[in-house]
Amino acid sequence: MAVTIKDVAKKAGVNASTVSRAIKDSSEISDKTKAKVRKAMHELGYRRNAAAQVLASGKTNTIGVVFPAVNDKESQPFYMKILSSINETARDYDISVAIATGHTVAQLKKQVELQYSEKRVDGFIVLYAGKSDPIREYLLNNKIPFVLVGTPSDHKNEITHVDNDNMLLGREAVHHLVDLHHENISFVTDTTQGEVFEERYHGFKDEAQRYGINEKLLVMDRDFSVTNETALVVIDDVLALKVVKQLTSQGLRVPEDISIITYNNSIFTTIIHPYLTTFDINIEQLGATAVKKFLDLRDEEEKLPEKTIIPFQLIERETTKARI
Amino acid sequence: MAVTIKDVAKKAGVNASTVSRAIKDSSEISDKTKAKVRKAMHELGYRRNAAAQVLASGKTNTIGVVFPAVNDKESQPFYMKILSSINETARDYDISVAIATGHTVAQLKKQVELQYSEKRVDGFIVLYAGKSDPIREYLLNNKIPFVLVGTPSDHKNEITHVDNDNMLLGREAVHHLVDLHHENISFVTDTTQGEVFEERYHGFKDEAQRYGINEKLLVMDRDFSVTNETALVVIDDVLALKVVKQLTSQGLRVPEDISIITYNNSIFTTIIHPYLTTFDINIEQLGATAVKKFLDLRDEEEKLPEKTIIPFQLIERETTKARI
DNA sequence: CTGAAAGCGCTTACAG
DNA sequence: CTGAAAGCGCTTACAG
Repeated sequence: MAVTIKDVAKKAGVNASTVSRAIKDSSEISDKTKAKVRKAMHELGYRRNAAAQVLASGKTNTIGVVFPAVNDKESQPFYMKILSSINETARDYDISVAIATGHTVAQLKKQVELQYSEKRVDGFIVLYAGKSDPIREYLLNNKIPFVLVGTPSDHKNEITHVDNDNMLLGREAVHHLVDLHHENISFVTDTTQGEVFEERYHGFKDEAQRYGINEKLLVMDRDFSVTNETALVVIDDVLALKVVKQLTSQGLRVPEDISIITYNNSIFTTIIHPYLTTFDINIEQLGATAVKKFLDLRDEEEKLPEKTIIPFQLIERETTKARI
Repeated sequence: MAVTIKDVAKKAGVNASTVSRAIKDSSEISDKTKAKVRKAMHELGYRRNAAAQVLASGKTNTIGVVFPAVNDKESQPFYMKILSSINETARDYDISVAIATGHTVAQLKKQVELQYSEKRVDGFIVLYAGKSDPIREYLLNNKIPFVLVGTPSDHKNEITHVDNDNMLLGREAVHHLVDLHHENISFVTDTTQGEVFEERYHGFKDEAQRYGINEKLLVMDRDFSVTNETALVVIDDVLALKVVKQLTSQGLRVPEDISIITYNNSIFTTIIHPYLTTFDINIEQLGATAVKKFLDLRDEEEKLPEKTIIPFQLIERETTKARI
């Protein structure tokens, strides 16, 4: 059988409770005893039994990661990347990760409820925002600790969340383009829903007006085309790829005739030339911060909800160019 | 506090052990008693405590999913998709999923070892093949149950694995192209490593020779170009995208001048036109089957290793056309 | 078909 | 600073 705390205790000549305390490096235990215990653990190759620890302590030390209930999550590199980041950060804190996925919100909610009620997780990191999500409601109503990656459209003040500053992201795109002497800039999107669109576009518009620049909102469709724009801000990488393709087939050269700047710095930016100039949103840090905030929330009584802003960087590649 | 098996027992007027048996629908228990127990469970809103069950039964009922120790896993939609499929299939069997990720093989191996030795998982599903992987060695040496998605290059006979028939995939591409009257076909790849390349190319070559078709192997690089080919088989979607781009910029039209057929049917096939003709490899079924095979392996004594072949489908889109 | 009891491997007041 | 004991919520031989 596997070696237990009792075996270690016997070998070290102490009580099992002492071993338990020594393992968690309790300040109650003398250094001498700790050393003895550590030696015994080592010699026997002791490994804790996770289930026993959970049962006795009441803490699961695992976080549930909730993916959106849509099929297109597979296509967005964001999710796999943040999952890795969450998992690796969690491991550093000796925390495990469980996942909740589903094709429908109902399925997903069921899995979330089950994970919590069967005491498999201490709480959740939710990887999507959007409006009035039943799962968020459930978590909120039951006072289950969770942190959201993104910006919720409601209950902003009650939800600990971590996100980029999307408004600033909108501003900075304009700022960069203005630096390159562009004066006719449109914002291109394929959706007008959601906080991401709203904030990026808001920032874009605001900054454009501040500079006295011509700006428009273009919604991508089959017969998308531009008029007198010399630069475009595109809401994400995938759409930017389509935009480049469309413009190219209309005889416009990117970036010679028109500059493009976009967001996320996903794999899509560097599959085919011209490689896209884009803002990197630091997914790794989003994930790592979400874990830390979650642990704060779980461990501190009366911890107030807070928003954490993760910085971004402009990655200049081949789709932006100064006007002469 | 949460309601336990004891509370249910009291309410139903039976012993806790009876409740335990009733819950797992043991044939030892009378239907009448089961009904009583179920009623009590329902009224009290009983939920099992996962940790207690694990500790008492010795089964964790969770599978560890091992991702490759590379950074580019984020860019391949395959991983997120198969993870969802594994998670959703597992849930149907009342099984949880844990994940193991890492930037280096050492990190990854450490997490795998920890998960197993701390009894967090019953075994693993490994999402990559490749040659002589230390993690695979570890699992094999310690007789830890695992199934591999893909085809290992060694120990084939000792490892339960699930994969597509890559050789057949190579053949079928040629077959389809020959049906479209193509007679000069090359195979395009960016790597000559790994079972996937070897088998797809092997099948391709074999079938081309069988038909007496001109065939060549082209390795993609900066100055990639074709000579007299009228059709190309490209090893995966992402590379196909690059190939299309390259050919287009050389003045060749796809599919009018040259047909392209590729593999995987990932998101990359339908971002920009021409949409790629591709083989769908049924990732959902790969994942679901991996879970089922894992459970067989875990539960049946002396279960022999086996390979399961998952079927594929040709998805005709815009990059293939008959020669006139 | 059901019950009583021991046990899974930890943690944590309580006592000293 | 350390030990003895109870307990976390299940499962599972054993007995009847």
